[in-house]
Amino acid sequence: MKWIESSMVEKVNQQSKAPRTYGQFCALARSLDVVGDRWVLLIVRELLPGPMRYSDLKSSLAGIATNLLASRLRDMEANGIVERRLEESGVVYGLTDWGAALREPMEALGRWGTPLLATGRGDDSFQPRWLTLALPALLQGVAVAPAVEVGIEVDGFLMVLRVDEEGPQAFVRPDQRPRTVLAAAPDVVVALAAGGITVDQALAAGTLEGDGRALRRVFADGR
Amino acid sequence: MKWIESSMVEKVNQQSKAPRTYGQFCALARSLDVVGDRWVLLIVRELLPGPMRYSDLKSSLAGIATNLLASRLRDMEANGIVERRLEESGVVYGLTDWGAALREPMEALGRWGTPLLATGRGDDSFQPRWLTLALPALLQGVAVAPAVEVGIEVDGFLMVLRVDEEGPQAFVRPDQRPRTVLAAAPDVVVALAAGGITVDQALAAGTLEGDGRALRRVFADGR
DNA sequence: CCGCATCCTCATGGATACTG
DNA sequence: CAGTATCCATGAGGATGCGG
Repeated sequence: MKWIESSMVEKVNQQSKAPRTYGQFCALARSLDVVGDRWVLLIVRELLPGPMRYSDLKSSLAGIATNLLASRLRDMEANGIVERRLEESGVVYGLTDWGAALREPMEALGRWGTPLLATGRGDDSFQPRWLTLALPALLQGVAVAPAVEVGIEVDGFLMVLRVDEEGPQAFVRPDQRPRTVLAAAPDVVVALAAGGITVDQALAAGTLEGDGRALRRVFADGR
Repeated sequence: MKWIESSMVEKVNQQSKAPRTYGQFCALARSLDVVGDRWVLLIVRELLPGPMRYSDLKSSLAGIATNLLASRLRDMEANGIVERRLEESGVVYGLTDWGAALREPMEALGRWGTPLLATGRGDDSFQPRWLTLALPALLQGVAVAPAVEVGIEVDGFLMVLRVDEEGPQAFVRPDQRPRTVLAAAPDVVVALAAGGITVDQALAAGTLEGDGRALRRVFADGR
């Protein structure tokens, strides 16, 4: 019988290399086996507003090594939380339904960690699209009728925050520019949503286009 | 939510060694800077039912290296999520209020990962006290009046599941043994709470002491 | 025993260079 | 653009030691 080649052995060993697992019969532990690795939840956060390409992921996630991003995307695909799709524009990565369902625990964890933002931005990196996760998370439980739509513009990036009787939602690429748009710095928007400052203080610190009544309905009346 | 809690912010900032941080102005990323390291959330899970000693933590968390546990507890104390207390019985580690507030994101993540339990226990480790996190998480939204208390006994460990109009809660060390106690294997209890099996199927698979009506009010009527 | 600290090994993460 | 390949630094896991 012929001895197998060393290259095959390496491959086999790579494949059979058991991934590091907690080995616990616990939903939390098994979740962490899937999403507990470094960068994984941040990749999910990037993809929540919609599919992205590899290079866009890499530039949004300042500091991630390219091999690590590739490795994570492979693992996440194998675990069923992202899908690699080949579209006309090229390769895009999008969340599966199960992956998108991570929004709830991620919102909860973001709410928990909001006090950590009190130290300010410093020279941390920031992407406006992250606010599409943060704003609905911070406004959980807020409901208004009839529905209100306000634009939030940060660093020239426009998103729409909509609150109806169901609760808050945030979108990118709105069909049309809302009548009321608040343009402000990231920390101002976050402090407003977290209830740390009032609408009037936010208006003084930022710029507003349209009237502030819609803002008050979302950030003041609703709570 | 409270916006600025300067004491906790100072604690977080006074970490001695420069920790590996994502460097992002995002509540989720900053949360992961604090609780994203391996074992951290599992240590929190252990401490949620109540303070524990070092050696009990170590034996509950099969596979954690002793130096790692010590290091994590130091970091978690510096980050303001655990407190090291010296009691008559010795050194105990307990959660701060902020640390205990991790229950919500952890419940959400556990709910997300519950499908991962479908493969069964295998030879994974298991601690009955983990169910005090899982059961209320899986029964979220369930409310009954008047209140029901049922005992859940797994591996000889008895806990009490109480559901009232506020929602579900689970305790250890009950004042008195509930009139109805379900003794069953971990997977049976989980499947019951997750809605994968009915009360009658669970009763067939496990043993019941008392009548099943209380169980049905929690696991059937409530949903 | 309990509560760690030290030492060692190897897997994982991070930075950079390179390629189809 | 979408990744590999490579090398080095760091972190995790396991055994052992050690003072209280």
